[in-house]
Amino acid sequence: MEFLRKIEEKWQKRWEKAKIFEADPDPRKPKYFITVAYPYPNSPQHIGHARTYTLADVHARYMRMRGYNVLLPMAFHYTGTPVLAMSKRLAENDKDLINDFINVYKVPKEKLKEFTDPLAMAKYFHKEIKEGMKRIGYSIDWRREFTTIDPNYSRFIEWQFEKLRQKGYITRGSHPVGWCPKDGNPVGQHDTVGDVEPEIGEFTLIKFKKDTIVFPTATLRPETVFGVTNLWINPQATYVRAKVDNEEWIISQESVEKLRHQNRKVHVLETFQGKKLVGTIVENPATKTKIMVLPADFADPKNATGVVMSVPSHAPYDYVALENIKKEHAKLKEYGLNPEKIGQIQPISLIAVPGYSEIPAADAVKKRKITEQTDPKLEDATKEVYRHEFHNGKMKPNTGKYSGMPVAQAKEKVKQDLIAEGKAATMYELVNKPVKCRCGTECIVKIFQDQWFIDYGKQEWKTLTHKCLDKMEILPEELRAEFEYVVDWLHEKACARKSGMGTRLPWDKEWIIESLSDSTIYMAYYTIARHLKEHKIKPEQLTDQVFDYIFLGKGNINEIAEKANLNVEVLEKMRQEFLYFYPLDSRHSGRDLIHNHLTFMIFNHTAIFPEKLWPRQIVTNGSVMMEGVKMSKSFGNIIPLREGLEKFGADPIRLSVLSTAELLQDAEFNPSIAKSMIDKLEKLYKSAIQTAKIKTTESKQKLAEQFDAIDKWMLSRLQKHIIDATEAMEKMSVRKAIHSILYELDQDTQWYQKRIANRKNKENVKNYVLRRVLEAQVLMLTPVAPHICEEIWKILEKKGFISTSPWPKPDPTEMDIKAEENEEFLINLLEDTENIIKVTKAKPKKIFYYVAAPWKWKIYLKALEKSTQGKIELKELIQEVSKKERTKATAKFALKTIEQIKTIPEKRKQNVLKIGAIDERETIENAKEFLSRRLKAEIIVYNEKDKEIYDPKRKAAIATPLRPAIYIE
RNA sequence: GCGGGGGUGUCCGAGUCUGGUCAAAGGAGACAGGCUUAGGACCUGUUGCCGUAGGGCUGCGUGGGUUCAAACCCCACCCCCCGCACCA
Repeated sequence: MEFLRKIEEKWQKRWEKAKIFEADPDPRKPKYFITVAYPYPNSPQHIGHARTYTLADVHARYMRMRGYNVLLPMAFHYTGTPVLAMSKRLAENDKDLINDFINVYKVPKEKLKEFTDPLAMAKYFHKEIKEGMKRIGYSIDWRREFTTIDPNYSRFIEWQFEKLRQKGYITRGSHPVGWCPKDGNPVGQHDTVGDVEPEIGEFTLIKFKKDTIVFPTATLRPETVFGVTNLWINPQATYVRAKVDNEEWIISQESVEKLRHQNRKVHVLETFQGKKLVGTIVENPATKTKIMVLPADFADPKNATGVVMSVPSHAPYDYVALENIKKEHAKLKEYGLNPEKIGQIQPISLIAVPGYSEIPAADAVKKRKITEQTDPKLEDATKEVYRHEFHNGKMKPNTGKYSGMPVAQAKEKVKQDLIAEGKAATMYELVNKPVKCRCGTECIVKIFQDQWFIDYGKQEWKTLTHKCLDKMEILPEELRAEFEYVVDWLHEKACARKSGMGTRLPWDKEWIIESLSDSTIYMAYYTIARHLKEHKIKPEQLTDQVFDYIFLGKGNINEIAEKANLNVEVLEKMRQEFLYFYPLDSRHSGRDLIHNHLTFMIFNHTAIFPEKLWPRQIVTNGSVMMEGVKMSKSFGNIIPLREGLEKFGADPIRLSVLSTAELLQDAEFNPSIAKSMIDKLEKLYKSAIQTAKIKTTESKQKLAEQFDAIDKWMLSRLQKHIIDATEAMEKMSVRKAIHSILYELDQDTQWYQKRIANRKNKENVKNYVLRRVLEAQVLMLTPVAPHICEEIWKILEKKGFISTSPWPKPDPTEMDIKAEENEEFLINLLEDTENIIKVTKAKPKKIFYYVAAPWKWKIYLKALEKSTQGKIELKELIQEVSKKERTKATAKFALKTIEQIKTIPEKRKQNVLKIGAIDERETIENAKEFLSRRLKAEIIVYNEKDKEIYDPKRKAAIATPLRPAIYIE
């Protein structure tokens, strides 16, 4: 481990000194521009993050070896509120967070004090993350680094938003959000206790009336208004009579504040206990029927208005509550109600749903044996009834004009109609409540006024985005459908908030552009970032016209430069550098960003840039798991990257996060995987030292003359692995590539070593072959494990950095089907022999092989040839054999051959046909030493037609091509 | 619900696009043997069932179908995981 770390540090220093990852425009070379979503510096990076970044780096390194001028830059995303929130929690002495910072993130205690300043925290983690990226060996051009709160970057974002506004993609409106009434802030998942996402549902408030007094019943199923038998209120809870806008409403006390946050004017006139309402008669606005207000414990004053309509036929809660109350005569009397009259209330069925009775709620309740309205199983029953009714239910004749309509449709229609007629209103409520803000306050829903949006719902914009997507390469391709879906589904996205770090909206400075909106086209900024720094360009020099020129080629360069007080050459240089590196060739990120960032990126590029500068490829990958659980801050199972690097080293971590899973899947990381990678690399290193020791001076040609079949086989296999690995890398199937390069190639090499273990006099050939294999292997491993590969490269006395050496190309002249078929033949023969030995439990002294007679080969090859063309005629096959030779066995063999040939895959057939009959006897003779060593017996080979043949059990006759007969004694 | 991914041997996990060499790569675990003072280190072998000759049977979520041939193609169903936003 120690030695791995030394190697890593050594090469990182040398790369830096040689500046090999600094990419400047070079017209002689094709460019390749890769970016990866910049990190958010509110915590150190962990091994989970390392997967995405390592993949991007591997991609960059691979393309560099393929001869491209690769640019891989990096920046830091300071925008947003999480840093603020964390900083605040630290200031409030949040114990959990302090513990995380000290014990998990390893932040020195004295540093912690500074973190009450959010910017100091961001800077600290920025540095931390950057160090980690260097230590893991990413081939980043650091000259282009920036943060999203740099004034110059802000100017760029302002320019972008002006462009969006000019195109009409910015809109304004109202929008419900999760809200903490104490902090006065919107709350997202990371602001809540337990990191729960506040889910907002829209309730319909149906206005039941007593004279002019409104009982706004909150429901998610407005279509059931036709089956209401009574209303429910909670008798213990406090209700109010209040003026709401222009009406008088009866609502729970808790709902008053909520309605105010939803832009209603609420003036409380009277406060009382719920039981006072019991017995009130109200009118159903849809059916005009008169019904009574009844008490129910399950009616939650904290949910919406606290007034509920009762539909016992289709709502299990209502059904059970009604059944309960019917039996409680004493209680009813207490309220002054007539038990007999209440007992007569019957559920009104209004939805027909297959598989259920008139009263589906009763079915679901009885199935679960529920008797009390407080039974938690009611939740499940409600879901069941809802699911079936929503998808399969039809409205019954008693629903008037909705009769016959599917429930899914009627639900929306009834709601719209009631609202239009003034008989209903809406109210937002958290459907997964209670949701608590980190400050401890229960969250509510607020309608945010005059919110700014980017309108991703615009049809013509979607069309452009689809056009771009169609031309892009999506890796893995399986996720294209998901992108298509997201493009269609996106609509207005709130793009600014009132707190946090970032850029202010240029036309409305109260608002700060939020982080998913200021990170959509910044890849373009990388192309000019180094010039901005180098020439110390100030934000005021970066006028909209300057950006128009650089990115869009608009305007007169001299005028613009003069106006902005910029050097014309510098301006032109930026324009040229942008044009050189753009469009973006590949964008990397975790697949969780498909639903926002990645799709936003496509949208915004199509809005701002001309078609030829649209992004070309997106690569996404899954997460990293630790013992089957996603590695994530919220699960508390992270290994900070820098800690991991100390423990396992850079190359083993790079290898670990990329070798266990393909893009789409989640990768598993644990210390034992990392450990096995360390072992693997150490082995490679040791064998490299062995191989490097002996040098061959003979020419390749001279050596080739001495090749045995097995040498040719090894080199042929090498070509195959080069082809496989290259193909895999092209699709960023790094796992597959690693397997081919490291494991499968090693297996073949081991087999080769075994085969020639006792070969004499050809050490030079062996060394040559092994060296060839090693060189190719190390080259192909370089993108993934660059440090150890540089070291081995040096041991092999190669010139220059391996990081900038060319990726190996397969040599078609070394692909040797014959050698591979020969070897395949031997392996099968060995397997067959071993199988016989196993079954017979014999300890053989002698093993006899009888290879098939030439006439069998003739028939066999003819059959193969015919089978690739269509039907095989028995007659034709027999004619292959001269009349003299024909016997009963001829026909029998031909017949069997026809059957057997069917099961050979097409590709194999082609190969065998290409090389014709192989000399099986010679092949076995050549491998005799190996076979006998392996089988611990003497090997004797005959041709079945040999005159002098030892064949006591008459086995020879069953020999077929590629399958000699075997006799063991 | 909508959209996406997936269900393979004791376990993990390839193979599915391009049907046949698939009882199914590679690991892990287990067992046996070797090396060794010892080993959690390394090496060799075995690891669905049956079989004293290279074979047979069962088998890749479930049920059908196509085909000479299905883990792989088609249809239906069941189950698991992820996303559904204003938040990085």
